[in-house]
Amino acid sequence: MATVSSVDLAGLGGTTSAQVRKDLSIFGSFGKRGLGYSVADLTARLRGILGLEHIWRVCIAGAGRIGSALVRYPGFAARGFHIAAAYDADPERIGSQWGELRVRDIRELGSDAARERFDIGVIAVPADAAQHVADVMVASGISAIMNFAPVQIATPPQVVVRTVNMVLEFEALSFALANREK
Amino acid sequence: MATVSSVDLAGLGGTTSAQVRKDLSIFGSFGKRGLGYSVADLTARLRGILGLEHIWRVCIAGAGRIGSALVRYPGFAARGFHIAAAYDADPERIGSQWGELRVRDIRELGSDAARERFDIGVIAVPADAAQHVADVMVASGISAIMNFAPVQIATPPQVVVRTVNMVLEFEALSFALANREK
DNA sequence: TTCTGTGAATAGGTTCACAGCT
DNA sequence: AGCTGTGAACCTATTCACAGAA
Repeated sequence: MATVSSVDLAGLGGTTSAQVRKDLSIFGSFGKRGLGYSVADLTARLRGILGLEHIWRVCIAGAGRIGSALVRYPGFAARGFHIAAAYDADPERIGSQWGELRVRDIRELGSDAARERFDIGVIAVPADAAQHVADVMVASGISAIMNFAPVQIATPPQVVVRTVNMVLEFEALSFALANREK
Repeated sequence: MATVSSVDLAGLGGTTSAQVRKDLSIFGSFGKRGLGYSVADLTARLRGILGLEHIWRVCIAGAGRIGSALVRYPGFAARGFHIAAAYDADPERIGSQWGELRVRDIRELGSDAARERFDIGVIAVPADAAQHVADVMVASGISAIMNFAPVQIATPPQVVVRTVNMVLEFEALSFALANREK
């Protein structure tokens, strides 16, 4: 039976073995002392904890580069994230084919969401439109938002928002470069 | 004179006023009591601290969707990140024009880096090639790496690495959705 | 009076280290 | 012997709260 120890996992994840054990112990005792964790068992349990046996319906607002990258990234669909719809405000883009998806008018997002029950909304629109899109998503019942716009988004507390800001990531590198000792 | 208070900044950044003041106080006393922070002064000082008055030379390994998104994102160049070169291993892509950039053969990255003094290397190649690309970057003197490949990268301690893993971000949303109380 | 800057108190997270199961 | 699970120790980050400058 294939097993991994917390030391192995720490190496893969770039952390420490104590950290791995503590983190896993929050959810239960998955390992065997003297042996480690069964890969198959641990994988299954983590999928359960992370909610990955469920297929989540994702809608993307903004049919630009970011949305495009997500749609074409294979690991994405493989992990249970199904991109159900894409929207844009630009008439040039609306109606264009995106793989199997047809880009829809962003004004349809609200009514579609109520009907198609999207679980996750992706905001990939310019910063000045981000809050409005978020409001529409929240109003139509979406309770998890992935935000790629470089602004802070206000939502009711029951809505989960994660913001990814590429420029901020690079600025962190810039900071490290500027402040490293030579 | 335009000023902002720590309360204003906390609202913009999604944090608390005490947090803002503590963070800023690490680098000095930029504000005026009873008034707040001068926007112009604070901006200038933060640019200095973050190293943003310097223009950083960025090279991208992997001329796919991610690199493309970075090249075309306007806020990127505006913040002092100049994309100096892009590389790929695919003969189909090598030589193709990417705005003003011509995609180069990734085997030239090592020798180019020594000559063109790249500050930041972006890894946007498949997971199985990421470590090799990182090794080449490190060997040629690049000391800051932005990693978009879904793997942990090993580097010497003086090299700064930031990893952005889109799938992981979505899995965090999945976790939140799966574990929210109904 | 407003709002910063900062010690003190508190909370949160990580590491240590070891008992105990396999 | 090997490796987990976990209390205790430790360390770091956030929040509180207030003196003092504008």
